[in-house]
Amino acid sequence: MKTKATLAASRQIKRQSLPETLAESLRERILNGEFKEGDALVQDSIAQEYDVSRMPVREALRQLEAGGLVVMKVHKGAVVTAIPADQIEELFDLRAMLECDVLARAIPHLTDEQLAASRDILAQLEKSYKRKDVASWGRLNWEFHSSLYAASGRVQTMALLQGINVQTDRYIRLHLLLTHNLEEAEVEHRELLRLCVAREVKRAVAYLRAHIMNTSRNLVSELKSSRGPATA
Amino acid sequence: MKTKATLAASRQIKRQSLPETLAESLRERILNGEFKEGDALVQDSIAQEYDVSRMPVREALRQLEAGGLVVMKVHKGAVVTAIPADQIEELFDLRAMLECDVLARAIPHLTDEQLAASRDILAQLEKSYKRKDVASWGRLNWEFHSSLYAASGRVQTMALLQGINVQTDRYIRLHLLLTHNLEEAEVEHRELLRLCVAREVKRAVAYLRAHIMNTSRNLVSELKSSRGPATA
DNA sequence: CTCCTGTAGATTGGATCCAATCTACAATAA
DNA sequence: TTATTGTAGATTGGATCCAATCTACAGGAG
Repeated sequence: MKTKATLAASRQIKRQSLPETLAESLRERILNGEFKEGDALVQDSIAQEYDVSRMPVREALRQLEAGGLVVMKVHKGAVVTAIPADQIEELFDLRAMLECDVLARAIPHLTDEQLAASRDILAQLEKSYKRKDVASWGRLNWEFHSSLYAASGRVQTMALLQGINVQTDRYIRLHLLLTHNLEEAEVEHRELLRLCVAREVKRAVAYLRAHIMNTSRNLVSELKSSRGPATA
Repeated sequence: MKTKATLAASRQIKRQSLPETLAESLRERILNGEFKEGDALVQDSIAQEYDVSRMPVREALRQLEAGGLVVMKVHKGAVVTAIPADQIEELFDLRAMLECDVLARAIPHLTDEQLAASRDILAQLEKSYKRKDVASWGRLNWEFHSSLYAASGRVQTMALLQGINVQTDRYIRLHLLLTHNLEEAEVEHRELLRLCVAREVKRAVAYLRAHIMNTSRNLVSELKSSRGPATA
């Protein structure tokens, strides 16, 4: 070390606590559908599974609760939440509104490097399509979208969007394999990237809105039929 | 009991756990400015203050972290977050976008009873103005706004807005007493309610947007001068 | 037979205890 | 003098233990 003792960290490693790690893993399992709507998450079972005590599990569950994936009732424990179809539709409306806003702000600031990175992510995403790897699909899909928005510098909006995406992904994954909207989404992503590269703000935003609302329509109609026409 | 044993609860009492209660109290103390930006929230001190163990305190801190009021670093504890001025501005932009959306949806469904309730809340709000009761101001201000939006039935949007409002309230309270924008806000709230009663959707929405952006402008300019022109 | 009541097992909530880590300061060497 | 190193106190992270509450089922009264 040639510099002073109190120097800014030049390399930072991700040091996440046990609760965070657990929350991540549990979130993934909920998103994968391993834990279904209404399932009870028993603290002791989870603790034994991961070979930890119940304490970090409880904190992890609180984190999931904050993310809206579970609800905790006093002396009754945590259960996986179920979102009504109309609220899922609302979540997509929110995505449309917020994502269009950040995209419009981002495009003027997008660098060629960033666009190249987006292209890379899209390539990975298309690979995961073909492999029917739904798990990595969710992550890559958000990575692709967010890579286009990052240049907006709207950190608060991005934080909100990340939370919303977790919720929508949950339902997208469950029904993605059943439908054949994969190719559709693939085409739409490519066209969206093309419009961003061309810096066509208006068209890109309009296209993004159509893309999101399209996904919404497909999913919600699917949900409403599978859950039964009459609202439970 | 004339009905079956497994009957729907007709009266429900608020049964909140200790962590929730603690989180509520701590949140209020942060919003009041008792805990300032950068302050460390030491688990043991808080536990002793409330005469509980550190365990519920930790869960409460996790909840606050999820709400964005504190950040927890491994083995370093929780510190109150500081939001840069440009991100506060962004939060107001988000409020404008989302609140205008729900207001437009709500107005057609607003009942006379709901409007009467809004009027009551506004009366209380104006009282708290005159008493310089900044603490209850924050709560009542959100209650007034949300009372106008509730009829929209957009629960997800409302949840987001509640979280955003907590963040903005924090900074509004700190600088509200210093400025004389109180009368201004009072007039704006009355006019907003009047437009809702008249079911003037377009005008109400436009007025609301102006109201929010007005608050934003006042606050952000205030913040930027008090924090120093050069970004820290 | 039905409904109420009480009790046992399961599960969560909270407290206490120990280990790991951080921070600050003192001691030492260049 | 200055920078490094070592150590003590403080603080957080995690585990274990006990109390409070819930759930399910068995037993008894009507």
